[in-house]
Amino acid sequence: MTSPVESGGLHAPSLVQLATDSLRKAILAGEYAPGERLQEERLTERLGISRPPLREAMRVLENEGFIVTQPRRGSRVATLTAEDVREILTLRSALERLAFELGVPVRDPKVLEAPRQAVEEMEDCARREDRGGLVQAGYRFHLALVGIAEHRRLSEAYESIQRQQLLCMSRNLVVREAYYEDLEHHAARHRTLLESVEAGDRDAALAELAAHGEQSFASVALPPELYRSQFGKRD
Amino acid sequence: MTSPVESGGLHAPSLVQLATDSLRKAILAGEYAPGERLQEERLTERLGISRPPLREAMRVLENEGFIVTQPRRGSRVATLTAEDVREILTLRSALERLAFELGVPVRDPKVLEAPRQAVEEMEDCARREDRGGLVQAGYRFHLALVGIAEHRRLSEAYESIQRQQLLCMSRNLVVREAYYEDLEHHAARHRTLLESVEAGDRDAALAELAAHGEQSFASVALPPELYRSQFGKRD
DNA sequence: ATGTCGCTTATTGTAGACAGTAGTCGCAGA
DNA sequence: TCTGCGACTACTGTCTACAATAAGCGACAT
Repeated sequence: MTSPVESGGLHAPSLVQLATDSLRKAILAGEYAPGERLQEERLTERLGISRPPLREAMRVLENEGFIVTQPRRGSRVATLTAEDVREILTLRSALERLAFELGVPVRDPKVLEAPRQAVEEMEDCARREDRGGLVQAGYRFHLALVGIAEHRRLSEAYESIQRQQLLCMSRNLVVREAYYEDLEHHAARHRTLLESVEAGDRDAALAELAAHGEQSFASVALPPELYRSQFGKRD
Repeated sequence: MTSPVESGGLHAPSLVQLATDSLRKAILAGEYAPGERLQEERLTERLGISRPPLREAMRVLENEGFIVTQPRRGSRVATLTAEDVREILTLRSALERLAFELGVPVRDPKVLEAPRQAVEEMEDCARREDRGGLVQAGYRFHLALVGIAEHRRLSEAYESIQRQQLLCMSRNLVVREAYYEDLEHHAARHRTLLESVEAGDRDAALAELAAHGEQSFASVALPPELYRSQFGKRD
């Protein structure tokens, strides 16, 4: 997701960076259950580092919403309620809309290269029925699409919320399957969205985006009872 | 800004929390110049703590955008370019709009108590010509207004970007003066905005908000040359 | 039998010290 | 005089160790 080399410079990644990425990946992979206690000592053993860099990494993940910390009572993997899911989806959608309002029509055609490449990857993955790759490419596509606004803070906020959406999806098998029932169609919708943006038609792009959102996670995951059973309540 | 007691529980604040607040306050107060190097050793002496909690605090401030860190080359106070200011203002405005779209008309009247109280404080401060208090109250008012959406992630994102706007303002004397040329009028505009929200008229509130923004920081700080001279370029 | 007090243990919060790297200054050679 | 190399300095990155607090458990008193 985040490149190992942060923004240009070429440096050996610090243990904090490595620990952050590793932990985030593990949580997204479901290796730690929601609400599970994250004890520093255990994690240092697992990662082979000492506590200070681990603690800094956990601070970062706390800011990103992956873990919650109570002073002197340790940290736990974030537990997502239905309410949290609603928050994530609405905020993500709003940030995407803002990106279009600011960035469409595009001034500098260069910014279109990234989403173009990503959508081609998506189509590749769809043909090969590579579901995992499609998720990755889709992630990059949306991030690149927001990038056309050339708005660093917006992109960062978007990436943060998008990661949290991955967390939702990783915990919701029903949605994960339904979301990708037709891989080709899925990729095609993204292609259409990109074409609207390329055409510089903001309204069309926004409409496409709205339809896009409707068909995706938000509407598939309808029944509230299901949410509660899958995500549980916050302690 | 942030209450010393984090969200309900009553615990002695950790040194990390104290250091974070203290450093943020110092940066906002202009005690550290933009681009100034923040050396860990010096800061530990000043704050009377050791490096681990300080480093965790700096991680937090880095996430919040107050400082930038280059690996093995230390941290510096964030330098804001005109582009940064544009980002902050557009994002802040968009988040406020989203809050209204989600939260107006209000479902639970209780959420109106906080903005009501804040606007009264503003009017108090305006009458007493307490400019500092007015800034504080205005900060709380807008935060409380976003709070009506009852959307935790939105509120957090908003507070973060609002803090950064404070950083802009603290570095721009011209704007700071112009912004508050007529204290009473300033408070009155906020009262009007609140009334639109209370009436449950989303469109009116959004329109009011747009006008509100127009008259504030964004439009006052017009000349781009001035920005550059005041904020400098990013290194 | 139940509630409370105190101890024990595990875990977090903090401190201080060590290691490694980047920047800087000086010197030598061309 | 200028350029390149090398040592020095100062800082960040990391580790180990200590202190303090909270939860768990048992014993005692009521």
